[in-house]
Amino acid sequence: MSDSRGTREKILDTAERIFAEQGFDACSIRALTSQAGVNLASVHYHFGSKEGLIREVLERRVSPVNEQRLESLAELDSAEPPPSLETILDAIIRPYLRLSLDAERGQMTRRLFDRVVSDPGLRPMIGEVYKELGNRMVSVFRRALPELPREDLAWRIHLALGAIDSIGSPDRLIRFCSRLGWVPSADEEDILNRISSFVIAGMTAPVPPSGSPEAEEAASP
Amino acid sequence: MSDSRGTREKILDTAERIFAEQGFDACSIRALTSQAGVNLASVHYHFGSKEGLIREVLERRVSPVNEQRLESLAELDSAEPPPSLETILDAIIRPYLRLSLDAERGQMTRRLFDRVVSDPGLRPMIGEVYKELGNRMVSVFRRALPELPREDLAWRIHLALGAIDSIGSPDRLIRFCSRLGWVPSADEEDILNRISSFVIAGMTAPVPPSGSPEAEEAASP
DNA sequence: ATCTGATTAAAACATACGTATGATTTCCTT
DNA sequence: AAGGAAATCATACGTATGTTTTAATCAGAT
Repeated sequence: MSDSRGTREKILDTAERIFAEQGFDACSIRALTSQAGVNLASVHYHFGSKEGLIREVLERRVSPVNEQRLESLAELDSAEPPPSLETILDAIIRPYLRLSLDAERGQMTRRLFDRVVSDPGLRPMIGEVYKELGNRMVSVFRRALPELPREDLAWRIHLALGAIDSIGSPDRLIRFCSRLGWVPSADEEDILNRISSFVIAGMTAPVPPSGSPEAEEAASP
Repeated sequence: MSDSRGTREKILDTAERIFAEQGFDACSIRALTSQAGVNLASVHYHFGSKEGLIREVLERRVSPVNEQRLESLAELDSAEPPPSLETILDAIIRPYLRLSLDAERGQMTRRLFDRVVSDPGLRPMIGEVYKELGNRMVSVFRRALPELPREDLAWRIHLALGAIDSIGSPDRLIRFCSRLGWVPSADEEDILNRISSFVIAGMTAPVPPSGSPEAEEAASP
């Protein structure tokens, strides 16, 4: 082979960049191969199809984060005594945050995550990992918050993940900071502390006195 | 005119549905006009281009929500004494939540919002409103949390909006609930209370004792 | 009834895309 | 050094897309 490994990785790197910048659809194989300096047909040769390429790009960056989360949470789930919220949130937040802060690929990886969760055609591709991850989260958080009613638990995990996903939109944070004449710190521990303390406060908030405790049972939205 | 108003609105309604279901790119003008029962060329006649159509679809559903938020926040910003966090969050959450709970168009409108914030090519299209909205939020929250350091304020608004955006992913909530043998309520006040109490707790959490209060000042991420 | 401007209809255009093919080169094994 | 597999290349194919054009149709004012 002349440069097989090189070509393959040139394609993956370039695809990752353009995918993150412009989305999967907007990136044509022609533009991709042109920018990567490889032949048009090599995508087909190495990945079978454009979807195959997308799959591998995601596999390379997105999957490891969730697998790392999964591994840590599995450990915590069988730890005795039950771990603290802080420990659990660390396991969830840190892998993504670390990747996100990587100077080289941080921004594009974040956008890649964004696209994965927002592209409806891609959901089934990663659904398996997220399903397992969701089960584990419920189990771990339930042990950490045993006295929280189940519906509140589900809601608060949901809201916590929403806040955590904010890592993926640093532009918004930067805008808020700049309005206040500030520039956000990029220190991993600092960011993790800020997110963690916000989420812990939210998850441990007193259960609001719902008007009629169990009276209403409406249909799902 | 034979049915001008009818054709225009048939296009808008059908486009909105397919856009929300499959995304802007995946919806071809041919599929759209075919399903709407109108002629292929009418999209160009009424909207000039596909992008013009997208613009109007968004204008019709997304803009009103943010304009309503903007209006309420402007009032609250000049209210004396400064309004409570609960009042502010109500102004931000309720317009979106109400639209989201609409039985007819809730789901598709949520997905439409999702797409707007995640599609990089669409950001400039709505940037103006979001910029104004951001300014107003900072101003209002600052009056409600006068003792919170500015960088913490920015972070917490950021995290609060992340949690609030969870409204847009009810599938995730439903999955968490079903794992716990529950079905989420769809009562507007109930949902608003849950989100609001989570966010209020997060925003009013004690400021974490940052290791070295002002020592580090890293670059932006 | 007729003219006029606005709308709809049908067809064609130009282009960009993902994919496939067959020849050619490169590299490793023998 | 030669043979053969692996990789790269230039090119073509078929299709789907957004857009444009030209003609037909309609409603209401004159």
